Amino acid sequence: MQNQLAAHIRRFIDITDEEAFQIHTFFESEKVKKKVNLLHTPEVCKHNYFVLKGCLRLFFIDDKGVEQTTQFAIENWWLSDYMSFQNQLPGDFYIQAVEHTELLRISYTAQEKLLTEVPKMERYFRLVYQKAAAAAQLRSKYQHTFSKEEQFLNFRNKFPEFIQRIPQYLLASYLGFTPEYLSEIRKKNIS
Amino acid sequence: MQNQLAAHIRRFIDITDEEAFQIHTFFESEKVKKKVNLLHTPEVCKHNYFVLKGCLRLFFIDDKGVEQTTQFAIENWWLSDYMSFQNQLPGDFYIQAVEHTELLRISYTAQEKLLTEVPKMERYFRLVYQKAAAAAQLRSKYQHTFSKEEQFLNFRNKFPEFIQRIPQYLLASYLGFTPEYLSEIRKKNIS
DNA sequence: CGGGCCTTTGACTGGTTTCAACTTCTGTGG
DNA sequence: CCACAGAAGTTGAAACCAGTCAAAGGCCCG
Repeated sequence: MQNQLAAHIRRFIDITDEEAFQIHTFFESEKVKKKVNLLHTPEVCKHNYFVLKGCLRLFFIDDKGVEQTTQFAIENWWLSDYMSFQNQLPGDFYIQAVEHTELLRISYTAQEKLLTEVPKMERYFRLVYQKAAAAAQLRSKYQHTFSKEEQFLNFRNKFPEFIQRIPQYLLASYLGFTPEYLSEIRKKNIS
Repeated sequence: MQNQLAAHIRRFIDITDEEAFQIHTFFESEKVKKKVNLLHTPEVCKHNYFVLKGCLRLFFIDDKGVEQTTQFAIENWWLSDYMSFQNQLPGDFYIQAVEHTELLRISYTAQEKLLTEVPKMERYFRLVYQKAAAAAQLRSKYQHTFSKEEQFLNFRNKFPEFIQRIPQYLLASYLGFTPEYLSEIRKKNIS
Protein backbone atom coordinates (compact mmCIF):
# COMPACT_ATOMS: atom_id res chain seq x y z
CA MET A 1 0.00 0.00 0.00
CA GLN A 2 2.36 2.61 1.31
CA ASN A 3 5.00 1.44 -1.11
CA GLN A 4 2.68 1.91 -4.02
CA LEU A 5 2.08 5.59 -3.34
CA ALA A 6 5.75 6.17 -2.51
CA ALA A 7 6.70 4.49 -5.77
CA HIS A 8 4.35 6.79 -7.63
CA ILE A 9 5.76 9.86 -5.90
CA ARG A 10 9.27 8.71 -6.77
CA ARG A 11 8.39 8.72 -10.42
CA PHE A 12 8.31 12.51 -10.04
CA ILE A 13 10.53 13.52 -7.12
CA ASP A 14 13.14 11.99 -4.83
CA ILE A 15 12.08 11.18 -1.29
CA THR A 16 13.83 9.32 1.48
CA ASP A 17 12.25 6.36 3.23
CA GLU A 18 11.67 8.57 6.25
CA GLU A 19 9.85 11.11 4.16
CA ALA A 20 7.81 8.36 2.55
CA PHE A 21 6.74 7.24 5.99
CA GLN A 22 5.99 10.78 7.11
CA ILE A 23 3.94 11.44 3.98
CA HIS A 24 1.99 8.27 4.51
CA THR A 25 0.76 9.43 7.91
CA PHE A 26 -1.35 12.09 6.22
CA PHE A 27 -3.39 9.49 4.38
CA GLU A 28 -6.16 7.17 5.40
CA SER A 29 -6.82 3.94 3.56
CA GLU A 30 -10.27 2.78 2.59
CA LYS A 31 -11.89 -0.13 0.84
CA VAL A 32 -15.00 0.53 -1.14
CA LYS A 33 -17.43 -1.98 -2.56
CA LYS A 34 -18.64 -1.81 -6.13
CA LYS A 35 -21.30 0.85 -6.71
CA VAL A 36 -20.73 2.57 -3.39
CA ASN A 37 -20.49 6.36 -3.50
CA LEU A 38 -17.55 8.16 -1.94
CA LEU A 39 -19.05 11.52 -2.72
CA HIS A 40 -22.57 12.56 -3.44
CA THR A 41 -24.10 15.81 -4.40
CA PRO A 42 -24.46 18.48 -3.10
CA GLU A 43 -21.64 17.79 -0.75
CA VAL A 44 -18.20 19.31 -0.31
CA CYS A 45 -15.55 17.04 -1.80
CA LYS A 46 -13.40 16.70 1.29
CA HIS A 47 -10.85 14.25 -0.09
CA ASN A 48 -8.43 13.68 -2.88
CA TYR A 49 -8.36 9.97 -3.77
CA PHE A 50 -5.46 7.86 -4.92
CA VAL A 51 -6.47 4.48 -6.35
CA LEU A 52 -4.34 1.54 -5.22
CA LYS A 53 -6.45 -1.18 -6.81
CA GLY A 54 -9.75 -1.12 -8.62
CA CYS A 55 -11.51 1.73 -10.38
CA LEU A 56 -13.41 4.89 -9.54
CA ARG A 57 -15.52 7.11 -11.71
CA LEU A 58 -16.54 10.75 -11.55
CA PHE A 59 -20.06 11.45 -12.76
CA PHE A 60 -22.98 13.81 -12.49
CA ILE A 61 -26.69 13.59 -13.20
CA ASP A 62 -27.98 15.62 -16.10
CA ASP A 63 -31.29 17.46 -16.59
CA LYS A 64 -32.98 14.30 -17.77
CA GLY A 65 -31.82 12.32 -14.76
CA VAL A 66 -29.19 10.36 -16.67
CA GLU A 67 -25.80 9.64 -15.11
CA GLN A 68 -22.95 11.09 -17.14
CA THR A 69 -19.47 9.77 -16.45
CA THR A 70 -16.71 12.25 -17.18
CA GLN A 71 -13.65 10.53 -15.74
CA PHE A 72 -12.31 7.19 -14.62
CA ALA A 73 -9.41 6.55 -12.27
CA ILE A 74 -7.61 3.23 -12.15
CA GLU A 75 -4.48 2.08 -10.32
CA ASN A 76 -2.09 4.97 -9.53
CA TRP A 77 -4.46 7.70 -10.61
CA TRP A 78 -5.72 10.59 -8.54
CA LEU A 79 -9.35 11.58 -8.57
CA SER A 80 -11.37 14.34 -7.01
CA ASP A 81 -13.97 16.95 -7.87
CA TYR A 82 -11.29 19.61 -8.17
CA MET A 83 -13.65 22.56 -8.21
CA SER A 84 -15.32 21.47 -5.00
CA PHE A 85 -12.09 20.23 -3.43
CA GLN A 86 -10.00 23.30 -3.97
CA ASN A 87 -12.68 25.76 -2.89
CA GLN A 88 -14.19 23.45 -0.27
CA LEU A 89 -17.64 24.29 -1.55
CA PRO A 90 -20.48 21.95 -2.51
CA GLY A 91 -20.02 20.46 -5.95
CA ASP A 92 -22.29 18.67 -8.36
CA PHE A 93 -20.27 15.55 -9.03
CA TYR A 94 -20.49 12.08 -7.59
CA ILE A 95 -17.57 9.70 -7.09
CA GLN A 96 -18.37 6.02 -7.19
CA ALA A 97 -16.49 2.71 -7.14
CA VAL A 98 -16.85 0.88 -10.44
CA GLU A 99 -15.18 -2.21 -8.99
CA HIS A 100 -14.28 -3.25 -5.50
CA THR A 101 -11.62 -0.61 -4.87
CA GLU A 102 -8.77 -0.01 -2.44
CA LEU A 103 -7.62 3.55 -2.11
CA LEU A 104 -5.75 6.12 -0.11
CA ARG A 105 -7.47 9.36 0.65
CA ILE A 106 -6.17 12.65 1.94
CA SER A 107 -8.43 15.35 3.26
CA TYR A 108 -8.18 18.92 2.11
CA THR A 109 -6.78 20.09 5.42
CA ALA A 110 -4.35 17.17 5.64
CA GLN A 111 -3.13 17.95 2.14
CA GLU A 112 -2.56 21.58 3.03
CA LYS A 113 -0.65 20.47 6.11
CA LEU A 114 1.37 17.94 4.14
CA LEU A 115 2.33 20.62 1.66
CA THR A 116 3.60 22.98 4.34
CA GLU A 117 5.41 20.27 6.29
CA VAL A 118 6.88 18.51 3.26
CA PRO A 119 7.24 21.34 0.74
CA LYS A 120 8.76 19.15 -1.95
CA MET A 121 5.32 17.60 -2.29
CA GLU A 122 4.28 20.85 -3.95
CA ARG A 123 6.42 19.76 -6.85
CA TYR A 124 4.87 16.31 -6.92
CA PHE A 125 1.34 17.66 -7.04
CA ARG A 126 2.35 20.35 -9.50
CA LEU A 127 3.55 17.61 -11.83
CA VAL A 128 0.47 15.47 -11.25
CA TYR A 129 -1.86 18.35 -12.09
CA GLN A 130 0.29 19.38 -15.03
CA LYS A 131 -0.08 15.87 -16.41
CA ALA A 132 -3.82 16.08 -15.83
CA ALA A 133 -3.93 19.37 -17.74
CA ALA A 134 -1.99 17.78 -20.61
CA ALA A 135 -4.37 14.83 -20.66
CA ALA A 136 -7.32 17.21 -20.77
CA GLN A 137 -5.86 19.02 -23.78
CA LEU A 138 -5.35 15.73 -25.54
CA ARG A 139 -8.85 14.56 -24.80
CA SER A 140 -10.21 17.83 -26.09
CA LYS A 141 -8.29 17.25 -29.29
CA TYR A 142 -9.77 13.78 -29.72
CA GLN A 143 -13.26 15.12 -29.18
CA HIS A 144 -12.73 17.76 -31.84
CA THR A 145 -11.19 15.37 -34.35
CA PHE A 146 -13.16 12.18 -34.24
CA SER A 147 -16.75 11.09 -34.73
CA LYS A 148 -18.28 9.15 -31.86
CA GLU A 149 -17.63 5.90 -33.68
CA GLU A 150 -13.97 6.80 -34.19
CA GLN A 151 -13.67 7.80 -30.55
CA PHE A 152 -14.79 4.36 -29.50
CA LEU A 153 -12.38 2.62 -31.89
CA ASN A 154 -9.55 4.84 -30.69
CA PHE A 155 -10.33 4.17 -27.08
CA ARG A 156 -10.47 0.46 -27.73
CA ASN A 157 -7.05 0.59 -29.39
CA LYS A 158 -5.53 2.52 -26.53
CA PHE A 159 -7.07 0.72 -23.57
CA PRO A 160 -8.17 -2.74 -24.73
CA GLU A 161 -7.84 -4.27 -21.27
CA PHE A 162 -9.81 -1.47 -19.60
CA ILE A 163 -12.80 -2.05 -21.86
CA GLN A 164 -13.04 -5.59 -20.50
CA ARG A 165 -13.23 -4.25 -16.96
CA ILE A 166 -16.15 -1.85 -17.17
CA PRO A 167 -19.78 -2.19 -18.22
CA GLN A 168 -20.57 -0.84 -21.63
CA TYR A 169 -23.10 1.71 -20.50
CA LEU A 170 -20.40 3.46 -18.47
CA LEU A 171 -18.07 3.52 -21.42
CA ALA A 172 -20.83 4.90 -23.62
CA SER A 173 -21.53 7.60 -21.08
CA TYR A 174 -17.83 8.48 -20.81
CA LEU A 175 -17.46 8.76 -24.56
CA GLY A 176 -20.59 10.87 -24.71
CA PHE A 177 -23.17 8.72 -26.41
CA THR A 178 -25.95 6.26 -25.72
CA PRO A 179 -25.57 2.55 -24.87
CA GLU A 180 -27.78 1.75 -27.87
CA TYR A 181 -25.44 3.48 -30.24
CA LEU A 182 -22.41 1.80 -28.71
CA SER A 183 -24.11 -1.52 -29.29
CA GLU A 184 -24.61 -0.62 -32.95
CA ILE A 185 -20.97 0.42 -33.35
CA ARG A 186 -19.73 -2.81 -31.84
CA LYS A 187 -21.82 -4.86 -34.21
CA LYS A 188 -20.33 -3.05 -37.19
CA ASN A 189 -16.76 -3.44 -35.90
CA ILE A 190 -16.86 -7.08 -34.92
CA SER A 191 -14.88 -6.94 -31.67
CA MET B 1 4.05 44.45 -17.13
CA GLN B 2 6.02 43.00 -14.28
CA ASN B 3 3.41 44.16 -11.85
CA GLN B 4 0.69 42.33 -13.66
CA LEU B 5 2.36 38.94 -13.34
CA ALA B 6 3.38 39.66 -9.75
CA ALA B 7 -0.20 40.61 -8.98
CA HIS B 8 -1.39 37.34 -10.45
CA ILE B 9 1.16 35.36 -8.43
CA ARG B 10 0.07 37.17 -5.29
CA ARG B 11 -3.45 35.96 -5.79
CA PHE B 12 -2.03 32.53 -4.92
CA ILE B 13 1.09 32.99 -2.80
CA ASP B 14 2.91 35.73 -0.92
CA ILE B 15 6.06 37.11 -2.46
CA THR B 16 8.23 40.06 -1.54
CA ASP B 17 9.05 42.79 -4.01
CA GLU B 18 12.58 41.41 -4.26
CA GLU B 19 11.23 37.98 -5.15
CA ALA B 20 8.88 39.54 -7.68
CA PHE B 21 11.87 41.17 -9.32
CA GLN B 22 13.91 38.00 -9.24
CA ILE B 23 11.06 36.00 -10.73
CA HIS B 24 10.63 38.52 -13.48
CA THR B 25 14.19 38.01 -14.68
CA PHE B 26 13.27 34.51 -15.85
CA PHE B 27 10.74 35.87 -18.30
CA GLU B 28 11.01 37.49 -21.68
CA SER B 29 8.33 39.80 -22.99
CA GLU B 30 7.00 39.67 -26.50
CA LYS B 31 4.47 41.44 -28.65
CA VAL B 32 2.69 39.45 -31.29
CA LYS B 33 0.58 40.71 -34.13
CA LYS B 34 -2.82 39.27 -34.90
CA LYS B 35 -2.68 35.92 -36.72
CA VAL B 36 0.99 35.36 -36.04
CA ASN B 37 1.96 31.90 -34.81
CA LEU B 38 4.02 31.48 -31.67
CA LEU B 39 4.17 27.74 -32.13
CA HIS B 40 3.70 25.61 -35.18
CA THR B 41 3.68 21.92 -35.67
CA PRO B 42 5.68 19.70 -35.46
CA GLU B 43 7.79 21.76 -33.15
CA VAL B 44 8.69 21.43 -29.50
CA CYS B 45 6.68 23.89 -27.40
CA LYS B 46 9.60 25.60 -25.73
CA HIS B 47 7.64 28.21 -23.80
CA ASN B 48 4.86 28.67 -21.37
CA TYR B 49 2.96 31.87 -22.18
CA PHE B 50 1.32 34.34 -19.83
CA VAL B 51 -1.02 36.79 -21.54
CA LEU B 52 -0.73 40.41 -20.39
CA LYS B 53 -3.06 41.89 -22.96
CA GLY B 54 -4.84 40.42 -25.94
CA CYS B 55 -5.78 36.86 -26.71
CA LEU B 56 -4.11 33.63 -27.80
CA ARG B 57 -5.62 30.42 -29.05
CA LEU B 58 -4.47 26.82 -29.08
CA PHE B 59 -5.50 24.87 -32.15
CA PHE B 60 -4.63 21.94 -34.38
CA ILE B 61 -5.45 20.92 -37.92
CA ASP B 62 -7.71 17.92 -38.32
CA ASP B 63 -7.72 15.15 -40.95
CA LYS B 64 -9.79 17.28 -43.29
CA GLY B 65 -7.42 20.23 -43.02
CA VAL B 66 -9.75 22.29 -40.83
CA GLU B 67 -8.38 24.32 -37.92
CA GLN B 68 -9.87 23.24 -34.61
CA THR B 69 -9.51 25.62 -31.67
CA THR B 70 -9.44 23.89 -28.31
CA GLN B 71 -8.49 26.72 -25.96
CA PHE B 72 -8.31 30.46 -25.65
CA ALA B 73 -6.19 32.48 -23.27
CA ILE B 74 -6.96 36.08 -22.41
CA GLU B 75 -5.48 38.50 -19.88
CA ASN B 76 -3.85 36.72 -16.92
CA TRP B 77 -4.17 33.24 -18.38
CA TRP B 78 -1.41 30.78 -19.01
CA LEU B 79 -1.22 28.85 -22.26
CA SER B 80 1.01 26.14 -23.60
CA ASP B 81 0.88 22.78 -25.34
CA TYR B 82 1.39 21.01 -22.03
CA MET B 83 2.11 17.60 -23.51
CA SER B 84 4.86 19.00 -25.72
CA PHE B 85 6.08 21.46 -23.08
CA GLN B 86 6.46 19.07 -20.21
CA ASN B 87 8.14 16.34 -22.26
CA GLN B 88 9.98 18.74 -24.55
CA LEU B 89 8.93 16.66 -27.53
CA PRO B 90 7.28 17.77 -30.78
CA GLY B 91 3.56 18.37 -30.40
CA ASP B 92 0.72 18.74 -32.81
CA PHE B 93 -0.76 22.00 -31.64
CA TYR B 94 -0.37 25.54 -32.91
CA ILE B 95 -0.50 28.67 -30.78
CA GLN B 96 -1.64 31.84 -32.49
CA ALA B 97 -2.49 35.41 -31.55
CA VAL B 98 -6.17 36.14 -32.07
CA GLU B 99 -5.60 39.83 -31.41
CA HIS B 100 -2.53 41.98 -31.15
CA THR B 101 -1.14 40.46 -27.97
CA GLU B 102 1.41 41.34 -25.31
CA LEU B 103 2.76 38.45 -23.31
CA LEU B 104 5.44 37.13 -21.03
CA ARG B 105 7.04 33.85 -21.92
CA ILE B 106 9.21 31.54 -19.91
CA SER B 107 11.22 28.75 -21.50
CA TYR B 108 11.11 25.21 -20.21
CA THR B 109 14.66 25.39 -18.86
CA ALA B 110 14.07 28.82 -17.33
CA GLN B 111 10.97 27.53 -15.62
CA GLU B 112 12.86 24.58 -14.21
CA LYS B 113 15.54 26.92 -12.95
CA LEU B 114 12.97 29.32 -11.50
CA LEU B 115 11.36 26.45 -9.62
CA THR B 116 14.62 25.34 -8.04
CA GLU B 117 15.77 28.86 -7.20
CA VAL B 118 12.40 30.10 -5.96
CA PRO B 119 10.78 26.93 -4.63
CA LYS B 120 7.62 28.67 -3.52
CA MET B 121 6.77 29.03 -7.19
CA GLU B 122 6.07 25.30 -7.18
CA ARG B 123 3.03 26.14 -5.12
CA TYR B 124 1.97 28.88 -7.51
CA PHE B 125 2.17 26.62 -10.53
CA ARG B 126 0.57 23.78 -8.64
CA LEU B 127 -2.41 26.01 -7.97
CA VAL B 128 -2.50 27.29 -11.54
CA TYR B 129 -2.55 23.75 -12.93
CA GLN B 130 -5.04 22.64 -10.32
CA LYS B 131 -7.35 25.40 -11.46
CA ALA B 132 -6.81 24.30 -15.05
CA ALA B 133 -7.74 20.74 -14.11
CA ALA B 134 -10.88 21.99 -12.38
CA ALA B 135 -11.81 24.03 -15.44
CA ALA B 136 -11.32 20.97 -17.63
CA GLN B 137 -13.67 18.93 -15.46
CA LEU B 138 -16.26 21.65 -15.67
CA ARG B 139 -15.95 21.94 -19.42
CA SER B 140 -16.29 18.19 -19.74
CA LYS B 141 -19.50 18.42 -17.73
CA TYR B 142 -20.91 21.09 -20.02
CA GLN B 143 -20.08 19.05 -23.07
CA HIS B 144 -21.88 16.05 -21.61
CA THR B 145 -24.94 18.03 -20.54
CA PHE B 146 -25.74 20.45 -23.28
CA SER B 147 -26.56 20.31 -26.96
CA LYS B 148 -24.40 22.43 -29.23
CA GLU B 149 -27.06 25.11 -29.32
CA GLU B 150 -27.25 25.19 -25.52
CA GLN B 151 -23.48 25.34 -25.28
CA PHE B 152 -23.46 28.47 -27.35
CA LEU B 153 -26.19 30.10 -25.28
CA ASN B 154 -24.37 29.15 -22.09
CA PHE B 155 -21.12 30.52 -23.36
CA ARG B 156 -22.79 33.75 -24.41
CA ASN B 157 -24.27 34.12 -20.94
CA LYS B 158 -20.96 33.53 -19.23
CA PHE B 159 -18.65 35.54 -21.46
CA PRO B 160 -20.74 38.12 -23.29
CA GLU B 161 -17.84 40.54 -23.71
CA PHE B 162 -15.50 37.85 -25.01
CA ILE B 163 -17.89 36.96 -27.83
CA GLN B 164 -17.57 40.51 -29.10
CA ARG B 165 -13.81 40.16 -29.28
CA ILE B 166 -13.37 37.08 -31.41
CA PRO B 167 -14.56 36.11 -34.89
CA GLN B 168 -17.48 33.73 -34.97
CA TYR B 169 -15.73 30.99 -36.86
CA LEU B 170 -13.23 30.65 -34.02
CA LEU B 171 -16.01 30.45 -31.48
CA ALA B 172 -17.78 27.82 -33.56
CA SER B 173 -14.60 25.80 -33.79
CA TYR B 174 -14.03 26.10 -30.04
CA LEU B 175 -17.54 24.94 -29.25
CA GLY B 176 -17.18 22.08 -31.70
CA PHE B 177 -19.51 22.90 -34.55
CA THR B 178 -19.58 24.61 -37.93
CA PRO B 179 -19.76 28.37 -38.60
CA GLU B 180 -22.88 27.77 -40.68
CA TYR B 181 -24.66 26.20 -37.76
CA LEU B 182 -23.60 28.99 -35.42
CA SER B 183 -25.11 31.42 -37.87
CA GLU B 184 -28.38 29.51 -37.76
CA ILE B 185 -28.42 29.40 -33.97
CA ARG B 186 -27.84 33.12 -33.73
CA LYS B 187 -30.70 33.83 -36.05
CA LYS B 188 -33.04 31.76 -33.90
CA ASN B 189 -31.87 33.45 -30.69
CA ILE B 190 -31.98 37.04 -31.79
CA SER B 191 -28.80 38.35 -30.19
C1' DC C 1 -34.49 -20.75 -10.37
C1' DG C 2 -35.94 -16.11 -10.73
C1' DG C 3 -35.65 -11.02 -11.05
C1' DG C 4 -33.48 -7.15 -12.33
C1' DC C 5 -30.04 -5.09 -14.74
C1' DC C 6 -27.44 -4.81 -18.94
C1' DT C 7 -27.26 -5.27 -23.86
C1' DT C 8 -29.26 -5.71 -28.32
C1' DT C 9 -32.52 -4.63 -32.17
C1' DG C 10 -35.25 -1.89 -35.20
C1' DA C 11 -38.09 2.10 -36.66
C1' DC C 12 -38.46 6.69 -36.46
C1' DT C 13 -36.88 11.45 -35.53
C1' DG C 14 -34.20 15.47 -35.41
C1' DG C 15 -30.02 17.99 -34.60
C1' DT C 16 -26.03 19.05 -37.09
C1' DT C 17 -23.00 18.79 -41.20
C1' DT C 18 -21.96 19.48 -45.85
C1' DC C 19 -21.81 22.01 -50.02
C1' DA C 20 -22.40 25.80 -52.88
C1' DA C 21 -23.85 30.28 -53.75
C1' DC C 22 -24.61 34.79 -52.21
C1' DT C 23 -23.97 38.93 -49.17
C1' DT C 24 -21.53 41.70 -45.94
C1' DC C 25 -17.53 43.26 -43.70
C1' DT C 26 -12.56 44.63 -43.37
C1' DG C 27 -8.29 46.13 -44.30
C1' DT C 28 -4.87 47.45 -47.62
C1' DG C 29 -2.86 49.95 -51.62
C1' DG C 30 -3.42 53.25 -55.00
C1' DC D 1 -10.37 58.48 -49.14
C1' DC D 2 -12.14 55.39 -52.26
C1' DA D 3 -12.01 50.88 -54.54
C1' DC D 4 -11.43 46.50 -54.58
C1' DA D 5 -10.09 41.71 -53.08
C1' DG D 6 -10.19 38.47 -49.80
C1' DA D 7 -12.06 37.06 -45.53
C1' DA D 8 -16.00 36.34 -42.70
C1' DG D 9 -20.87 35.62 -42.20
C1' DT D 10 -25.49 34.09 -44.03
C1' DT D 11 -28.92 31.14 -46.48
C1' DG D 12 -31.12 27.04 -48.07
C1' DA D 13 -31.39 22.17 -49.58
C1' DA D 14 -30.00 17.52 -49.10
C1' DA D 15 -27.78 13.93 -46.49
C1' DC D 16 -26.37 11.69 -42.36
C1' DC D 17 -24.85 10.81 -37.81
C1' DA D 18 -26.64 9.83 -33.52
C1' DG D 19 -30.64 10.06 -30.15
C1' DT D 20 -35.13 8.41 -28.63
C1' DC D 21 -38.43 5.03 -27.58
C1' DA D 22 -40.19 0.57 -26.94
C1' DA D 23 -39.66 -4.17 -26.68
C1' DA D 24 -37.15 -8.45 -26.50
C1' DG D 25 -33.22 -11.25 -25.20
C1' DG D 26 -29.10 -12.45 -22.32
C1' DC D 27 -26.76 -12.71 -18.15
C1' DC D 28 -25.30 -12.27 -13.53
C1' DC D 29 -26.10 -12.82 -8.66
C1' DG D 30 -28.87 -13.76 -4.90
